[in-house]
Amino acid sequence: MAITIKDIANKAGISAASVSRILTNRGRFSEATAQRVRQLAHEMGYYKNQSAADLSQKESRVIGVLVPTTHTNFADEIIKGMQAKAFELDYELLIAFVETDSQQQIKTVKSLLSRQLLAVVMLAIDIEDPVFEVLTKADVRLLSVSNQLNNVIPSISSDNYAMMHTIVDYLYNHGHRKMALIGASNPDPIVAVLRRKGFIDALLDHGITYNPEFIWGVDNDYQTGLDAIKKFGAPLPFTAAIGSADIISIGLLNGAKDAGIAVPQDLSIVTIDGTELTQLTRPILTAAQQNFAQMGELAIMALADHTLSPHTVTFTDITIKQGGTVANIN
Amino acid sequence: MAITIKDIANKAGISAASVSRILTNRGRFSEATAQRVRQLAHEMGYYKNQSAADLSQKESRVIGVLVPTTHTNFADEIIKGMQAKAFELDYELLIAFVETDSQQQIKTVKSLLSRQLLAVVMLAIDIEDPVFEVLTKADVRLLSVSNQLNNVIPSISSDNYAMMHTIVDYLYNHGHRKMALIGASNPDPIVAVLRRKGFIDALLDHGITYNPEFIWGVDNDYQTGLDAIKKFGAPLPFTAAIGSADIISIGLLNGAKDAGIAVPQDLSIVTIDGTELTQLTRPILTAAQQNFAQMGELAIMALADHTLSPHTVTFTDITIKQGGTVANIN
DNA sequence: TTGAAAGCGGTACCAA
DNA sequence: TTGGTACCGCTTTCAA
Repeated sequence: MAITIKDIANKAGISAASVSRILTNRGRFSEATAQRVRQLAHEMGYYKNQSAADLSQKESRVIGVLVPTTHTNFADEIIKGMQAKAFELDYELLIAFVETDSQQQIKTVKSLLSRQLLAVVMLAIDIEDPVFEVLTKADVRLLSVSNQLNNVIPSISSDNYAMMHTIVDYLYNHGHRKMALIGASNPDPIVAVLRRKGFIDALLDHGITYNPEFIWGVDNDYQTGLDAIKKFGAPLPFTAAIGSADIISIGLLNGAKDAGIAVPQDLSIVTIDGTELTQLTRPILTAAQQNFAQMGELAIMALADHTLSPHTVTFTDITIKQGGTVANIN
Repeated sequence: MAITIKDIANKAGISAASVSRILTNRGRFSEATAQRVRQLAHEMGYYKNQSAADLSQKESRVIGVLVPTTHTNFADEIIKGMQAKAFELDYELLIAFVETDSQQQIKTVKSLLSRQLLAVVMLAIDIEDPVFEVLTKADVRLLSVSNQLNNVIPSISSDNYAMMHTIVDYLYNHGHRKMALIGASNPDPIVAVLRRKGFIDALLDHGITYNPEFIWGVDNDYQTGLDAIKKFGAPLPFTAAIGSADIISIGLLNGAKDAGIAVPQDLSIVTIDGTELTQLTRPILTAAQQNFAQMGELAIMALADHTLSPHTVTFTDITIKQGGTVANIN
């Protein structure tokens, strides 16, 4: 049996209530006894039984985080941001990875919900995911990070629509007129919809009518990048491609290499995300870098503030981070 | 206030005890009432208060997992393995990321220890890490995964010593006589010690006296790989290099590319780990692939079995996964 | 098969 | 500043 507050109380010759007050730093007590109690707690190797504490308190300081295993890449960065702020503001993170297997997903989420949580932060969870329904039915505060959702759930993410303008402008200024968007053709996710719309509108702003064929690729993975090159073949019918995730862009890059297409001379690439992965390629990927750490920090702050309304949408910065995959073809 | 077992009991006109028995599937009850209760629980959106359950039970089914943020790469794969087995055997994982900042580390670990845990699984935590002391002092079962430790803590990992023989033999059979080991020079970690020793002994087995200069590089990161190439310069004094982690090997590969050294013609590379990262390079990295998923599964099984003695050391498979970074120079 | 009641370890209110 | 005490929600023993 582990050491309890009572054990300490006995040894110190005071009541459990006092020990509790001292160790939680709440209410009044004399510094003298406090010293003794803290010393004893340390000596006896006491660890608070958080379950008991949770049970007797109404407000929890635990924030659940749902991470799909398919997106662990940037999720890591968001989690780091959340960790830092959580540490600072004294919240605890309960991280749960969810697989694509929906049965397992639901079980995992249910066990999450069995803890009293302040809120659940969903990383890159979409309306179509089976867990989504479970979450909305349950009586928890929700927050979507990195993914804009409907206006029933507040979200923190990049402004995906505006981001596409930034990217298209950047490419346009480098002389590109024929551009492809790879990996955002999945019809459902709002993010994909926004990116497609942003892409099309941005092209129109420059008087370019978009070619529907150049919006291609459904899945958010490496293979999509490889396949895109295979599909269009050399010479490519466009001069620049926007990869909808770093891993897709790496696929594009390697696919181009395999097909003898030179990057950036024959193909310029801008990747969306800009995680550490982009540094590992040759050339280094030019990226529309999302500020994932900031998303994580804002998520914790928003939850701490209690100021989230269902339709709160918070946007974080995006910046073009120059690499070596965009050629100036003016 | 959330729905409790009592609410259900009231509505069903039975006692809380019965509801508990039914929902946990313990003890005896009639199938008829069980049906009603389950239905009611579902309708009312009931979620068990796990804190209360934990408090009243002695044995916990929660396994804490400590993941250093610096090693998230293969950690992901271990976690997936653990998740799968945990799901199967009905355990819950409580994942905590620990940063390099030791103050934060300790706080995180303490909050982990404040939950009643069945055990704590340490991924790639070393004896030198400040958390290690906290963990060993606390009254929890410990298990180290991916890292062999002393024989006070049981561990599940690859056989790092034998692995080096496999790699050296592989390179030897491809005609290599001058080999370097990059990124395993950190004096402390047992893994690094074993790899160095394995490397040296394996060379000796082939009658090769090792060159101390060729064991180089302390940190487990990308920069170490880049720096290694810079340090030795072109032409390299060895024909093959073993990268002590995928990210190091990618550094080697890119460093070589930057220096005009052709891989594998002028430099062969074998990487240790073989995570998904190895598939993203050109050429694809030849790897001594560790079976991380297996480590994760075994970890859960070992904890479930209760058969771990302090000096249990379990080894998982390693296999050479052929890529395109090793040339045959016979 | 079901119910009453004690208790898990803390917290917080109220009284001393 | 301290202590007594009634909970928090669930599990479990024992009795009905």
